Amino acid sequence: MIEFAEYGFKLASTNRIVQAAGIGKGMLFYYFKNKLELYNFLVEYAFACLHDDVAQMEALSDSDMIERYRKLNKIKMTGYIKHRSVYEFISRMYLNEDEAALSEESKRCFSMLTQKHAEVIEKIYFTADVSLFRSDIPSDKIIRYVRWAMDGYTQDILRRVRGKKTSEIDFAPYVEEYETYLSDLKKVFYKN
Amino acid sequence: MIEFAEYGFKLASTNRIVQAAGIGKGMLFYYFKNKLELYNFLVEYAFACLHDDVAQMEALSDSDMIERYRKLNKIKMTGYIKHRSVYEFISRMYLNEDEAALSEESKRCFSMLTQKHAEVIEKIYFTADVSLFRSDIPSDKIIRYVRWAMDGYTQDILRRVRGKKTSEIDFAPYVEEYETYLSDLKKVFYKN
DNA sequence: TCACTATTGACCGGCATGGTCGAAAGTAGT
DNA sequence: ACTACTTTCGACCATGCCGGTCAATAGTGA
Repeated sequence: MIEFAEYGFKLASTNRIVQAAGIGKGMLFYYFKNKLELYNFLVEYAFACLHDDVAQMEALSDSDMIERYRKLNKIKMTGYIKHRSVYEFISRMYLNEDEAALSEESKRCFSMLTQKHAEVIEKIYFTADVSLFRSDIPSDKIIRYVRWAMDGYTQDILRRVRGKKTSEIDFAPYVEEYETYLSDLKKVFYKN
Repeated sequence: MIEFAEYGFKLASTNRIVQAAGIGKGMLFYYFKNKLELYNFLVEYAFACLHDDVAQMEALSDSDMIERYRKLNKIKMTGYIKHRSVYEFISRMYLNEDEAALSEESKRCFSMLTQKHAEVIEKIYFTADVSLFRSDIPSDKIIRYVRWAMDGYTQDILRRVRGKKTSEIDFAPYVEEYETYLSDLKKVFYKN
């Protein structure tokens, strides 16, 4: 997944894969008919990995948008840390959708995830309790400001932990910091 | 530059380059000794292209941070539209710094731009008139919120115009929309 | 000992690569 | 028209990596 995430299907090298995996070339083609079959296997495996995370996201039900966003981002971040390569592998799929001939099953997984993600995001907007928002700014813009702040913070964090090993990352301070941002956002965008 | 921006130095193909340029292969190696020399030429050319933009950025002097940010982003965006491939070419350099043996001159250009960009950003923070900010939120956090909003908006715009030809983009509505975001930010993060 | 599985890495044909070069076309002065 | 020179082309080359094969061997358990 690391190789495919970095190079995409076409430019990924099976030689590098077996080298990084520390196995002989033969093994790869003993267990997988060819490069594409390996890729399809990984796609399905990757989506299976995310199953639990997605289920958690779907279960979110707070009407307070910021509260819901906070939980969503928490799931995303811990998920990213837990299966970093899986996340990056799938992100890559969204960039070059058609560079590999995906199996039907893979396509199914892919479109299902896309749809679910859209649903989660949509639910956040549509079920947001806009009566909590200050009334002198359109609610859709407030939603956007919050999203930008959340995304920006997430990006900042990921930038800071890039290169570090998952095990040596201490998340406590980030979570704490995160809370202060959320309370700020409530302060400026909610009533009172 | 388009080819190098997309593939990086090593994976860029001189065959694709001459094909896209509509010239014979011989011409490329008639005017450039080899691939690397072409690359170094492009690096220096690219930085020369940005010279004016950078000068404009350095000239910004508003003490009102949002005002300054607005102008900075305006320069960035129009610059991106004017020399899209140049921007993407240079962005790529920051990703894979060492994949090509840059000439001394190229290295000099590269580090100078990096430094200047850092200076511009730093100046925004250090010379910001924090007395304009509301006092119940630390000023460094306000700066961050504004930055996230600005970056988020810029990203949204770029996502919307991706794929479009430069000539067929109408910027007026974006600029107008931009202004409303800025006034919102002032409303929520400035005093009163 | 045997039947079977797991594993290896040298090796294959094929393809794209960066780079070459002889030929031809273009240009300008006489 | 002839000449000297520059510009342009694309077929061609050696090389290296590609995905994939396979004969050989090591491991395993009855």
